[in-house]
Amino acid sequence: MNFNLSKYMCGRVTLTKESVPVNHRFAKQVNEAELVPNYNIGPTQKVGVINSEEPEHLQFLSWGLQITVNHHPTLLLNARADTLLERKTFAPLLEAGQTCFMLVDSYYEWSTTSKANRHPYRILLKDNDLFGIAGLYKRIVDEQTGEETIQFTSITTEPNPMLSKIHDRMPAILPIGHEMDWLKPQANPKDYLTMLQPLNEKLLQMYTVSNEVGKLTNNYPDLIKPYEYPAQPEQLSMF
DNA sequence: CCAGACGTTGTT
DNA sequence: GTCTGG
DNA sequence: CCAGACGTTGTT
DNA sequence: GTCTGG
Repeated sequence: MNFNLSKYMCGRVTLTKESVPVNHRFAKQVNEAELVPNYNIGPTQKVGVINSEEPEHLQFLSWGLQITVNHHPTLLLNARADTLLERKTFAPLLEAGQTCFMLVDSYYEWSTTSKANRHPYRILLKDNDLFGIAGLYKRIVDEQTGEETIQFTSITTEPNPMLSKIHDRMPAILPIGHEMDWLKPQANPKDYLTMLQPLNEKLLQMYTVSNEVGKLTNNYPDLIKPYEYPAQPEQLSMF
């Protein structure tokens, strides 16, 4: 079996808020973290994460868990929810309660259902609120310096009907309002998996955005604006 | 995830 | 086409 | 015991 | 680090 390691879903997110109301469930974490609105966060970049060790703090961690595959260092951005307990890399983390979630207010997805109309979409809650994407984290100690860092990967699951129109996976968005349950120790590792269901599409909205978002160095408010693409005729495979 | 590169040796 | 870097 | 692996998505 | 295969 050949694996292509360079392709992932759920590889871009945003955290555009500077603050939230004081009675918001994430008020403590967000309002103490001195947020800088970010419209284009990608792999290896710092993303706001809350983990089971310090659920009261929003930390900014580099996105990706590094492992070695075929002698090559490989960055894992995503872990599949359905095989978490079968994977040597992920099962020990789940069993040890090394759970976390990315705190974001949208993610980008490039539609793959049509070659002619391959555009980036922005997906967010209908009420534009913050949400959590489930993940697993790992402490890494540098042998030389003794320096300790935290790496993490986000979790993907089956798409709901709305998102299945553009992609065959979606991020494991934690149940709205119950995000902290993901950080609590579970009696059985399997109990974690029940929290990794596709989020109901009724809570979500999506729209196409400019392909300027593809370039990771672009980062400005216009990236999250709706952008209409002229309809392209599908390529016919015959004639 | 997309964008962008895609090569080696020796010398500074 | 396929890998690397961000 | 040691050696070697350890992973996901998209496209066809 | 930890598991699997030999």
